[in-house]
Amino acid sequence: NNVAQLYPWMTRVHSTTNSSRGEKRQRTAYTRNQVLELEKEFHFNRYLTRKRRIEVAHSLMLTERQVKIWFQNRRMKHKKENKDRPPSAQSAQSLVN
Amino acid sequence: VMVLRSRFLDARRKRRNFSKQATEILNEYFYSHLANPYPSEEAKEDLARQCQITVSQVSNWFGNKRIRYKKNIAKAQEEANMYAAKKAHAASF
DNA sequence: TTCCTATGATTTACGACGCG
DNA sequence: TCGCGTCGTAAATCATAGGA
Repeated sequence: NNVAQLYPWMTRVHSTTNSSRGEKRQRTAYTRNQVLELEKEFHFNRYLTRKRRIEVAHSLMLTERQVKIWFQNRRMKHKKENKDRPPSAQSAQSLVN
Repeated sequence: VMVLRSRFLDARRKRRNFSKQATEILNEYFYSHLANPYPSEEAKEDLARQCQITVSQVSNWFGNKRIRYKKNIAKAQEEANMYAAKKAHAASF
């Protein structure tokens, strides 16, 4: 009758960053200014040096890890934009004749 | 909070729901692979072609589907049973 | 038109695995 | 062994579509 079951993928996987109970994983939304500055930095160079990462993190009140991950995500976003996107040039590929 | 976010230059605003047929195709795949609803890259490409959407959209759809299914197992199971019944019926021919 | 929920897309944050 | 890179995804949240 009820074919639906509880498969492993249906269980929570992120519950908590560490330690004890308290569930609910919070996803901090960076402020407009933080994102703006990060974008500026990204435009300047897609990869950060250890030194620059520390400076940026401190100036934006973020951890080095957050900045590192933000850049990793940003690079993936950039790649995706220039991939799924460029049907610009010539979309003519279906010319099977 | 003042979410005075950049309400401009956001592709999300031009969003359109997928066609009923596309959603049907995605749901059929999802429920026929309920034990492990993670289509391979190739499967995503097939689904994208069938549904006339991009591979990214297929990924988004599965991501949203999985999370929302977990959010309400009870409700989702009704849909699961519905697709299972539909499949069984189709197979009886 | 005014809500209100459904739905597609985007944003943080990881885990797994690669490479130097 | 470190440490940062990519890839795929989780989970939360955003923004609008759509319908009563």
